[in-house]
Amino acid sequence: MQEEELRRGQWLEEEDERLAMIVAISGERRWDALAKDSGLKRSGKSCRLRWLNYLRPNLKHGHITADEERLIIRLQKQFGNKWSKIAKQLPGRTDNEIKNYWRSHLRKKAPVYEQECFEDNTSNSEQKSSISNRATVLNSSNSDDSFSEKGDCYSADSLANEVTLLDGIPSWSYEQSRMEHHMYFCSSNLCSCYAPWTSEDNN
DNA sequence: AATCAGGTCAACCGCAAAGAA
DNA sequence: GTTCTTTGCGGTTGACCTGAT
Repeated sequence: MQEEELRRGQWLEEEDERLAMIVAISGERRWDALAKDSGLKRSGKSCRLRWLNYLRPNLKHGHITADEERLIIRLQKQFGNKWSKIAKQLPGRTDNEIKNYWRSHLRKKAPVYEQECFEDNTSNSEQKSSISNRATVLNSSNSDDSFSEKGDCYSADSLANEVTLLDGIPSWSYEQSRMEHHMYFCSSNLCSCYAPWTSEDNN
């Protein structure tokens, strides 16, 4: 049988529509067969990628929030370049998107943040113990247990690191509704505020 | 206005693992 | 147990965009 020339490069709108339709009918499997059946001059692999990274329902596109950013940094530190694993913790985001975001935004930022963290840690051990307490609360309040492996409680170090990382993210919104500016940890040029500690947190 | 450099992101490639025959 | 096919993953590429000169 004559090998048909496969299209490459950017997808056209009508190709997207056709692919979405055929996936709705056939389901997300047998991509080679699906690609042939669809009449698209695309490889199964290409169809699969397009579907997973762009057409799949409930995908978020663009603007990665500060919440997501800090989660990516933390998970990358925890798992390394296991993008699919990291992506599972960020609903609506694809491994490809996270990988790209890491390479273009965070890879450069992370060492700077870590350095700041190191400097901050060495001068703020009291804050660290307070953060350690908070780490436990953050973990227990996270209803999605896929978020952390069993028994994964963030160390004071990693949490202190995390808080410091956030200092570099102006639009940080993590639990913003619950947070207030905390005077104890706000210095003139490097604000390290996080949620004020309350008796409620200890329950 | 032209061009160059650096950044971004969608798509491709190659490999390995998983599953089917 | 072996071979073939399919799927999933991470790294890389290349087109496009934007800002600086």
